[in-house]
Amino acid sequence: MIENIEYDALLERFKRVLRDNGLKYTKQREVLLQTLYNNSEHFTPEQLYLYIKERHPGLNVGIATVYRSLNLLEESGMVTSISFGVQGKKFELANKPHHDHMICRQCGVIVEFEDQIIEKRQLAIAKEHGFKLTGHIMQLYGVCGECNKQKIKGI
Amino acid sequence: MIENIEYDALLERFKRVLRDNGLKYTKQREVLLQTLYNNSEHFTPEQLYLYIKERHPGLNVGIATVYRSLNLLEESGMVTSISFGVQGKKFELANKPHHDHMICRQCGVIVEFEDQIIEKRQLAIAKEHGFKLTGHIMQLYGVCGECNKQKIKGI
DNA sequence: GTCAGTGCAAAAGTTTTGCATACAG
DNA sequence: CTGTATGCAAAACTTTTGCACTGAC
Repeated sequence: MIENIEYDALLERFKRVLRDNGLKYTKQREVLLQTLYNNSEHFTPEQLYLYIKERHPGLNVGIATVYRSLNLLEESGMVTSISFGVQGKKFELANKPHHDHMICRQCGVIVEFEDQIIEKRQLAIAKEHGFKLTGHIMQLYGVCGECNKQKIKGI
Repeated sequence: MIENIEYDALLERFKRVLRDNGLKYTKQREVLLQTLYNNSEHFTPEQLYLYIKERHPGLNVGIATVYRSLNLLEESGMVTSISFGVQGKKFELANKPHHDHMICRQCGVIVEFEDQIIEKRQLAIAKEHGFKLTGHIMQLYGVCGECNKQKIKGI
C-alpha cells in the first residue's frame, strides 16, 4: 500500500464523522470512500456498485449499502451529488480541490478546469446572501471544437 | 389575455423548433411552456403535472406527456434541468436571463443570482478550451442563514 | 387523410425499506 | 454483548413504453 497523506487525512475525517454520529466504520464504507478518492469520475450509485463489485471481489456489497452510504456521506457533507443532463444523479467527493466542469452537449466529453477569479466571486456572493458555502459545481455547457462541425437542429 | 411580447417571442421560437423538427404544436405543449414561463420556480415533472392539472382543469394531461415534452424541450435546448440534494431533477426555461443557483443543503431553498464577473470569465474560459458556450449552470451549495442554526454534525 | 401526440395502464428502471444475520465497538 | 450495518428481496417511487384513439397539419 502506497503511503498517501492526503488520503489518510480524508480517512481520518471520515472516521471522525462516523464516530461523532455514533456510526460504525465498515469495510464497505471505506471501499466506497476509497473508490471516490481514487477516481476523478463522477459515479452514479449503480456505477459505483458495479465498480466496487468488480475491483473488490472478496467484499460482498449490495446496492442498498451503496445507496445508504452515499446518502450518509452526502448528509454529512463529505460527498456531493450533481446531475449532468439526462443521465441520473452522480456523486463525487466534496472536498476535492475546487474544480469545475465544461461539458460538450454533443459528445459528452467533460473538461475539468479551475479559475481563481470565479472561486473568489462565489465566496463573496454566498456571503452576500447569508450562505455558508460548503461546495459548488459549475457546469459550462457547450459544443467542443470537435463537435462544432456537426451541429443538429436546436433552438 | 394580457399582451406579452417576450412570451410571444418565446412561443414563436417554440413553434419554429417544433416545425423544424416535424413536430406538432399542441395545447399540452403550450401550457407546459407557459407554465415554465410564468413561474420562476424549478419544477419536477411531477410538480409540473399536478400544477397543470390544477390550473387547467379542462385540459386533459397525462404525466407521460409531461415527461415526453420535457425531454423534447430539453433536447432542443429550450429547457434545462438541474438536480440538487435529495429531491429529483428539476426543470426550468433555458433562455431566462443568465442566472445561477445557490442551494441550501438542508432545506433545499434556491436563491437565484447573477454575476457579471463570473459570466465574463466563463466565456473566456470556454474560448480557451475551444468550446462554443451554449449555456451553463452554476450551483453553489451551502447552508442558508436559517438552517445554519440547526446544523447537524457534519465534517 | 396521414401521421405525430395523447392518455392510460403496463413495464422498466431507480431508490428505499423490512428483516434476519453479521460484525464493529 | 449491544446495537448498527449488511445483503437480500420486496416495496415504493420515478420514468418510459405500447397501444388504440385523437387531433394538428
